[in-house]
Amino acid sequence: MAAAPGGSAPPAGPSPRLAFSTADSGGGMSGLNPGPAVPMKDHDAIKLFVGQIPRGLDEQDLKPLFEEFGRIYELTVLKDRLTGLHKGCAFLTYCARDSALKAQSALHEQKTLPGMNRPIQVKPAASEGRGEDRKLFVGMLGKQQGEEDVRRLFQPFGHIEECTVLRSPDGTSKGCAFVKFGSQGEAQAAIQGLHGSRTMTGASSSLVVKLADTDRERALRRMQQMAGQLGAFHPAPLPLGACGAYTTAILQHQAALLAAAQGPGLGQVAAVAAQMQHVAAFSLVAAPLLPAAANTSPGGNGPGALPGLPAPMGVNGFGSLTPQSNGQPGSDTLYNNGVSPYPAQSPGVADPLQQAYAGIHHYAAAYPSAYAPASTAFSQQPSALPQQQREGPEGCNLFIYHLPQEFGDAELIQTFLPFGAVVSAKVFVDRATNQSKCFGFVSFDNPTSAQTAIQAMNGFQIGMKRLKVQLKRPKDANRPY
DNA sequence: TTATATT
Repeated sequence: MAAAPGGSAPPAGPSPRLAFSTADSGGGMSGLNPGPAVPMKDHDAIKLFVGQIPRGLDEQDLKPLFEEFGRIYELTVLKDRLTGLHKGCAFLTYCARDSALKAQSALHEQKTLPGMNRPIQVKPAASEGRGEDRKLFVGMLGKQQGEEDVRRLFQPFGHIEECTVLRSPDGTSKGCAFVKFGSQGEAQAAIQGLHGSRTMTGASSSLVVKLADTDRERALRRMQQMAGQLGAFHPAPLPLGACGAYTTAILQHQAALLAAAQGPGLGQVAAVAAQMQHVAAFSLVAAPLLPAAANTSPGGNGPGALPGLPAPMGVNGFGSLTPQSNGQPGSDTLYNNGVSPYPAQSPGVADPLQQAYAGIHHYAAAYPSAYAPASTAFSQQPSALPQQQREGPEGCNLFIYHLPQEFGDAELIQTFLPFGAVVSAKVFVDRATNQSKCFGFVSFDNPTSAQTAIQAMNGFQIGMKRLKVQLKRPKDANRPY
């Protein structure tokens, strides 16, 4: 419940910055008792990330819980930029650093808010930069500048925890230093404010302010992360190809199903579409070997049917998932089958991959019903459906297990698109490793599509595994003990 | 093996 409108003012003292509070920057008390309109925060305050918040709770609801630990400087529930949908988490900054520490130790994983099945998270936000992301390397200092000079320079940007000028054994400055701030934000501010901003006396070029990590360390770490994400010890092309193959197999399977379920005409159309899909997927790996792959499309579109490539979707360029991509009339942000007719222009496209794209689009434009077998041709389209990743109505949400490791959201969407309008599709990813957990959720806008998808895809074999596709377990039925 | 999200 939000606070009753027009009723009680917040407790005495300045209002914290709540995202929902009405704009009242002046304090609004006509000069009497002019406490600070905006509370002050410690220079080394910690921004906290708060997770596992029930989506029904806004800032006003949350405030009492957190005020126990000190005055709140700012509290913001995260919302989807487009839809305003509550994302189930928030940022919280106390005026005092100590309040944050107390709140973290008292609340983090210590209690579960109503309706949640995991305990609340209260911990420094990712932006607070654990470790070295708040430590700066400073170069191009003057040789005569000591720690005090450097501190004076950086002090305006925040709380300096460490400041060390690098020196030769004889004590002379090497013209560089390390400066560690209390937070990553402060460090970033210093970079913004100081890097290149001036040339110190005796230095040969302008001041250098950057994160202390060397580029090499940074690159190394990034590569390790990427290797982890790919779940492989070999370079990228192989997983990409494998992923395309999976999608292709599934689409062919779907084509067969459609062929069986529908009249011969449409079935054939779907089968051909899957065939072309295969071409497109394969082209990503072996494009140069495939001359004029797309010329099987009806109407024989010559080169030039396609403007520049649409942004490739997933691994195989099937459809356009970009909301309102070309300002097409009637385009919407629901994931439908996404086959929009691209206007012809820009002649001279000869690349096989592009032709494959062109073929699919062209073909799909000619036979839209073949690509929208289950839903979009029939269900009315809400005019401005926001792109959200949330549950659909009861009976519309699927749990999918045994996904291939390579499957991402895009592949999941594509796999389930033929069965209806996909409201959301999410592959679960391990936070630490960014690896897929091989399960995910797909939500349709109607139960029939969901049932169709279960019928078609449950038990579908991929490699050694079979997909499990079933309705998502209702929220209340999953309490362990 | 059933929604863990980072302005």
